[in-house]
Amino acid sequence: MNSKRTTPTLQDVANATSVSTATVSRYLNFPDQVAERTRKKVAKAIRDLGYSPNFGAKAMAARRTNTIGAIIPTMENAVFARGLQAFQDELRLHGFTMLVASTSYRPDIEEEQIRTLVARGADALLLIGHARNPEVYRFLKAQNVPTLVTWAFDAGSKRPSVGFDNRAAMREMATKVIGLGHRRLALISAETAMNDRAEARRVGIQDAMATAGLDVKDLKVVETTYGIEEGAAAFEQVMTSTSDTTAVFCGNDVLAVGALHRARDLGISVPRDVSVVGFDDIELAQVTYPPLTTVHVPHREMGRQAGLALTKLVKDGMAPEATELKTRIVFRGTLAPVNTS
Amino acid sequence: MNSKRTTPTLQDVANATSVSTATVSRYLNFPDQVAERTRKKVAKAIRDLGYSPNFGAKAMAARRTNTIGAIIPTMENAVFARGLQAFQDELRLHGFTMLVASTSYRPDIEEEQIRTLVARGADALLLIGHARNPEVYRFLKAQNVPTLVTWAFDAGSKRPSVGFDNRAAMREMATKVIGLGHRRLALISAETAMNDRAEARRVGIQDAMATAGLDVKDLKVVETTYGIEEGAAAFEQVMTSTSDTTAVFCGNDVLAVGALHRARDLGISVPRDVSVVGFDDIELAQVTYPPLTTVHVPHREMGRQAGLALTKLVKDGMAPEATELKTRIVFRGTLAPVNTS
DNA sequence: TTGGAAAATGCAAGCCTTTACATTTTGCGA
DNA sequence: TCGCAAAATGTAAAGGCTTGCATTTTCCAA
Repeated sequence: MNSKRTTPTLQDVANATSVSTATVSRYLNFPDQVAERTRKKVAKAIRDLGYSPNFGAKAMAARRTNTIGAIIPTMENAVFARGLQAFQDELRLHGFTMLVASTSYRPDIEEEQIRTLVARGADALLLIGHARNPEVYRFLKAQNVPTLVTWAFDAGSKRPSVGFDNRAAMREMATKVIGLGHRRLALISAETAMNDRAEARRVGIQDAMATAGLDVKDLKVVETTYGIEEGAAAFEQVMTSTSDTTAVFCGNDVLAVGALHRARDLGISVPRDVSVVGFDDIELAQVTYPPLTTVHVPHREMGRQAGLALTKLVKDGMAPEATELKTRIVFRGTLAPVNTS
Repeated sequence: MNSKRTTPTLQDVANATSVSTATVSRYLNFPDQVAERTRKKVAKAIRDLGYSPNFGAKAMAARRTNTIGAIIPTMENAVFARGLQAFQDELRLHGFTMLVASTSYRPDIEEEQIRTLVARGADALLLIGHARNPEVYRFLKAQNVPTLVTWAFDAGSKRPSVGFDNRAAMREMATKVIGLGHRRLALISAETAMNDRAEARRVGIQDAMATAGLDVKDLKVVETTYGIEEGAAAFEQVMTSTSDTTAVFCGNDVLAVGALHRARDLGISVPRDVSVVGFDDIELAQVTYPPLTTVHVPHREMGRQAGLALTKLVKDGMAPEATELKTRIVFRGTLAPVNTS
């Protein structure tokens, strides 16, 4: 009969049922507002026609997509993969879907991705860290897309965030390290350009140094991109350019693993000759030899809470309160008192 | 001035520019059809207003979302994270965005997620492995959503896929291992329920055993869920329940890392007392001690090619041809000839 | 100059749902 | 049986973009 085979619409269902589109729509969204008899008829028609609501039309009419975007540096970094997974699980629980984009730590790509996800109908956005071109925040505001910052917590910021205090966490670690007698310190840092977390971690160490009466300038800092091999190279650079370093902080566990590996190759014993500490506490940290002393960050919990906060925000328009998560130091085998022999 | 703060629309941009909405739309979608002068004006207005196209309206008018869904077991598994990242990067190059869902290796959740992503307007879907309820494939067909299977390659299947031959890869590894004199073999396998890859890898070992005249039944198999700790426990189980095992295959590198770790704790020397081999070749494999001998899988390349195939499919309706990627064995330190002493 | 093709722009009809508001039907106490 | 509130359903107006077709502008050869 109908020669042009086109996918059935609400209208088709309505016609087939001798009912209005409004009723079919209500059947779909608020079934209990529809009489039993009608419900049956509509259900049948939908089944017979193989009807499925058109997403675009639905999104347009409802002004909502039930989709939340997440923009992270890269999924290859286990900490983000972990957080994102937990985030996604939480969203699913509340009927939301996750749109993902990654930036490779590049601000320009991040900006592009923010615009892309907004254009793709994200009802809200998850972002990592606060540092960002103000224009981006203006855009987000103009678009009326609520945003949650995570992986960082800044009591001073007005933007809602779920995260932890990178600076304080590293300060605590540094205090321990210094307490063990270490005076000649080095840091293998992730790149700090547009990465407020890496920056904060460095400052945390310097806080502790200052408190201990050390000269902040004496912290030997090497910046490097993310990766095991990069960490290894940076470690070698630190050890060859300074002769008296006794403790090496690493901006994250992956760098630390690289450092540990290179130390072995170089015949440097950890922790006897030099102590090494990481940050994040990914699985990896438990299976290095010796196991890595590091700062434990509750990545999953962070992702979960971010998911919860964002769904609440979208559903009830409830602005989430800033949530600070606690980190803690996990002592394993790579940190020891300075070797005075 | 304008008291009702509402997000700007195409119309607003058109008004601000004294141009028609059609022109603005063309500026957005086919910039070279718009005169230079006009382009400048429109660009400015868009920036000033913070305009971003409304997704629902766009999807509805264009009958396309430019969104592609990916459904994987979990992002916490580095191999998927890696592949997904490459997939995403490729999609971005072609103007597509990625929708992600994960299944925790559960078929029921996978089915739910497939329906969710289709309902969310995914133009196409990326799926892992072939094994799947036939009804799902029927649904996908009815909804007219093209699908690409990856992480597995099966010449016999009609479904387009970009992947590698799990069975042949493991067979090759097993052949090497047996060639080194190993006769008492064990496998720590990922769970095989609904996981055709894990299954194929086991069969690959048994192929090699059969060829070498070994009894396929003699392969000691322990199935376990994913995780370092799980791999460790499985290894212990293998070593305590059999006394003569000289080579332990692991379904993936993470399990192998666990095994290696437990071996150390148990005072078992690898590879002197027992050889251990993995599968995947994730970063981790290079920094264990000894470094892990494993099957290298080109995860990134796979993700990239999958992205390419899928964008082509959606853009030009070109059904992708099945693509087989090559794996190769990476010899490092955990495989040695059987110890005959 | 001028005519005409090509380039640029405009017009307006969809695309498919949701939802405020209006209308009809139902159910039940009096 | 009537009247009325509640329940069910209908009407029709958005909602913002794309695109086929129509119109205007630009450009260039003659």
